[in-house]
Amino acid sequence: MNIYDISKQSGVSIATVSRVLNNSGYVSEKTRAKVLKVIEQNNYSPNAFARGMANSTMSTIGILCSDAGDLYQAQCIHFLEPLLKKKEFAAIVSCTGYDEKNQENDLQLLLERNVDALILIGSHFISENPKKNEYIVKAAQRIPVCLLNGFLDAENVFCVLHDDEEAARKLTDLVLERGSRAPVFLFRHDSGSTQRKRQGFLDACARHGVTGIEKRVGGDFEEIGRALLDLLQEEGAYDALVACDDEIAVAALKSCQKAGISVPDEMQVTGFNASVLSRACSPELTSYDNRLAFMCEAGMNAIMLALHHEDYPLKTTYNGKLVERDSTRK
Amino acid sequence: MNIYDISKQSGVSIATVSRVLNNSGYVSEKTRAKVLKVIEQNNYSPNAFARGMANSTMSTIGILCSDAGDLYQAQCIHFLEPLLKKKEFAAIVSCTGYDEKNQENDLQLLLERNVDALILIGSHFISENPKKNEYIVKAAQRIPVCLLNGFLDAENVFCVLHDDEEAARKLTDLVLERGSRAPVFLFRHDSGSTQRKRQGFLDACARHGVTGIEKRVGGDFEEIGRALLDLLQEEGAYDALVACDDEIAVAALKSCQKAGISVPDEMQVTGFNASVLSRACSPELTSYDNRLAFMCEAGMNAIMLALHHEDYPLKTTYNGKLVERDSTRK
DNA sequence: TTGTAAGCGTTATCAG
DNA sequence: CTGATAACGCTTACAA
Repeated sequence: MNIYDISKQSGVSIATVSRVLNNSGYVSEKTRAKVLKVIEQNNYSPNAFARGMANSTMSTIGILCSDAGDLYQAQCIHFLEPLLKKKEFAAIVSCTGYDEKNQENDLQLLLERNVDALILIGSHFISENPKKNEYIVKAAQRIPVCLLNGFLDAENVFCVLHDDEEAARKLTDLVLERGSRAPVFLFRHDSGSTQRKRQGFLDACARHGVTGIEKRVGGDFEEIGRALLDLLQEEGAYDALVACDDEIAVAALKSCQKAGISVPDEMQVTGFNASVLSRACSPELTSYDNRLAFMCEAGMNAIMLALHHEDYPLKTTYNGKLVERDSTRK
Repeated sequence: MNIYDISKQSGVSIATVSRVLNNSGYVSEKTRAKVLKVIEQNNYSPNAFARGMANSTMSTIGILCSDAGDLYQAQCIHFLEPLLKKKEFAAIVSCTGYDEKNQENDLQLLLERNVDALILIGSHFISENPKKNEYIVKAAQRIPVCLLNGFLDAENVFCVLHDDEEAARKLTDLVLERGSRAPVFLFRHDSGSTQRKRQGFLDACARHGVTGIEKRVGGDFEEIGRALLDLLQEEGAYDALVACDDEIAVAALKSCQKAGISVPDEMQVTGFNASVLSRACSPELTSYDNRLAFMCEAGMNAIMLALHHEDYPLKTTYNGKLVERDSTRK
């Protein structure tokens, strides 16, 4: 069943059928009704590929993420897709993992599918080394690119960033104000977001005249736990753990429990993202709500405006809010 | 840049370029090299829409989920997408929410985009009322449909199911063997999976000669918590909570703590899915690992074989494994 | 081994 | 208001 069949059955030309289909041009109410009826009867829907070809778009957006199973990224997809759908776009999701080669390759695959725009979730796609970001800059020469919580200064690359630096500063301020004197910054990957958080952490430390140290903890939940247990046992001097995400923070929390260190009395712990994880543990985590829903909406707006060649700032930073719970002192 | 440009530049016909592009038909090594060079130089890649039109496929799979932010579903996407990509398929993800109308509508949208197959995550898409599943049966008349952890007996619908009934039975057996006499089955939505779990729960109860009751707890983390607190306070008689997923179980755990009921001594609690949540709480949850990675792989295989018109069972059930941790007695 | 040409199902221009 | 028809960029008989 194609447009010719419909045109024959309704006794009009395919041009008219097309007009009805797209609400374009002038069609008398009478013929419109006639055509619609035939369309209905056959529940015909136009071939998407042919349409894509004629319009040179299929209204799809590529969403690139390193790991769709990650709470943070999964939330983003969860917020983004319905927003896109409302604008008649479909979301092609691609999970790259953390390997740079895959990231570039997967992006290329999306381009080859002629997506209308790209959304990259997280700062893992951006490297310190500008050379390595070149492929993103190039992609942006073809279609709008949106970075959610990542930053790259280039034409047609729209960045929406949560103010991670301020967030980390506030969290660190909190634990310091509540008496900590030897805080540790815990991170996993050294992404842009991590760097901003580190900066905020160090700022707060400097401001309070304490020396914060940092510790990288890698791998899965288990491994993080082990690394932290090592940290805690190697020296009893630390009294606060400022983690880059809730998962690390929870692992930290549990390591404290194992090591017989009470939270928050002997050790304050803070997370990031205010995810369901921060509610699952005991004591519940003081964390930072980075308002992913807002971020996704802003990113989607940027993309939509860019697609209509309207103006939008290349960089938007917004702030989240501190969620104080029971892993920090009162 | 299109196939004509390439053909001109390399002094061959478009047919030959196409052959090179697709490794089809006979092309002399010499011309192949020549063409490839031109392709390379222009880093040309064929127009996906035109290809789609000529082949009547763009190698895309539609993934339908109710909520991509849900841990379970996010994990599925995380496992599925890379598998599909390896087979040269792209994944169009659509999040329907829990409203039936949307579910059907979103599925229709995917069909209109000419996806080659559909994967539905979770049992929320299947209704008790066969009428309401009609749209899935119809979809399956056009393309293969795979249900991950959902069941529908219809042509071309491939179901991969974790044996939730056995799982629930084992979890319930465990708490009963460890001394519980008044267990409660906690669920959220009344999906197929829930029903199978309930069956397992009731089975185990019957076998042990105890009467299990069930309780529906709705909404988000907070609400679940409140509902459970009510349950616990209304009557002190219960001594085990068998929850349909880890989130409910964690909420239950915390409600116990709030109510001053010790876990597992006074109250045993079990979860489902062995997600990161089950590790985050204290005590860590006894839960059931439903091997999502395996399920996704099986589902993908079903789809791939169906696409090649090869045979695959319409229903596959596999079992997971019990993960005993600290929310049940020893 | 290569080329010609038909066909895929739309949209959009231009004439009526 | 409606209809012919070119164009979109590819694949694939069929011919050479």
